[in-house]
Amino acid sequence: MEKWVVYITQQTIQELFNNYLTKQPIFSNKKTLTSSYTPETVPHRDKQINQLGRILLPALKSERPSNVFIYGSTGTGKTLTTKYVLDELVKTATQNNNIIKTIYVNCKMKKVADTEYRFLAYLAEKLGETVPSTGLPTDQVYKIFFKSLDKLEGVVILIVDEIDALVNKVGDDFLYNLTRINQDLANVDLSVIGISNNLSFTDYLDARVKSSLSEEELIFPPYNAVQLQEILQKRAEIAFTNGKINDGVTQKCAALAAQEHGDARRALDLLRVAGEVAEREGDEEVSIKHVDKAEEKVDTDRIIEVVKTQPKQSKAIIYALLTKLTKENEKTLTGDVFNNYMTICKKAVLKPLTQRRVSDILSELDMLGIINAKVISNGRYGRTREISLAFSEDIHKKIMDFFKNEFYF
DNA sequence: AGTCCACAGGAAGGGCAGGCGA
DNA sequence: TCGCCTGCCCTTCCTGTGGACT
Repeated sequence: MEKWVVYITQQTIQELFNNYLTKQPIFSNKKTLTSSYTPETVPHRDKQINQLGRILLPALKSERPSNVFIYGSTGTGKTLTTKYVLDELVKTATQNNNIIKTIYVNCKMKKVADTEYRFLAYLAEKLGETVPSTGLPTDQVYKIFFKSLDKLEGVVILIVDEIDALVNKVGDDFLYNLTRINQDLANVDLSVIGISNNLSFTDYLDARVKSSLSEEELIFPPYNAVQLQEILQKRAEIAFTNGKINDGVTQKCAALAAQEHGDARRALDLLRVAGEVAEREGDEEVSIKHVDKAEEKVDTDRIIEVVKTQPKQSKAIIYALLTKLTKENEKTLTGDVFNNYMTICKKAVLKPLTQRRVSDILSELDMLGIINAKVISNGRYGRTREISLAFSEDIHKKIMDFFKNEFYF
């Protein structure tokens, strides 16, 4: 970052821009390092591709395939594999004049699956209907979805990604309806593929839902460091200009990601950001030192982005936490945070929330990975949450700088 | 063994905004 | 316009609880 400033002062901005344009770029195709990119092959997932393909075979004869449930931690290729298999399936079907339609829903996306209403509305919209964001009775939205679904022909495969997020929010009733919908459909066969990061997710499901949803189950194990390295190597060959990436860079990214449950997405992020860091610092090639910086930057950016996008009240609570906790391993309790928050509200002329609500917001911040909160009992001195910050002093300082403009008093 | 603290967290519902059909 | 329905954010009221203290 500092080097960047020096760079500008040493040459004119014109020179900088021209330099950037004339220099051989580090990236030749950066898109291939983002999670939205679908590669032509999915390495190290042959077994799963095969299994899923076999399960979905009946669709090619216009018969309903079994519902499938797919488990695996983040970045184990669940979504990628599913999309890949379905793409191929649809291709084959089209060649043989069969109709297979797929609908993909990611429940982690905001405004898609906060409620059953939203979820159904999103599905209906995917089928070309327009549904208002609020206002209709839920069963009417269900009817709209049902009708537009039944207008189709052949097999429809619905992929519900991060299904655990949706069920946690709205319960499993809708899944029951969804898996039973076939009884009423005249023209279409619907089958559901549920994808979850949470391995013990089905334990919480109603037995009826569980049996109908997981007619078939697939498990995606994490990638090991060697597999990750191969994946990165292949992508790096397309993403970077020849010779612009030093030996050991992909290995280092793979090793770092393998430490965190073999997350390929993280490995790709690290590699991409390492390239960006090298580019920004004006270096010719990506080296291991850039990976180290990338690792720091990926974490920092994520936390700061989350903090910035919080509503005012949550920001005030985070501010209360930051003024209470300045060092990495310091701890505080819900009551102390609340008192501090009340003081801040007074100074900032903000209507304070109740302790109950603050308690909920603290849980949300815990889920977002901004804080670590653990319920502890201090015996006679009550039961409470012990809260510590989930980031370094460096990030603490950056967030405080940001808050200077937010809470000026 | 019983008490008691400081909350956690469930349940119910209020109030608002957005939207529908009659 | 009105009655009704939704989501969302919040409050109020409440019960539950682990373990130090008596």
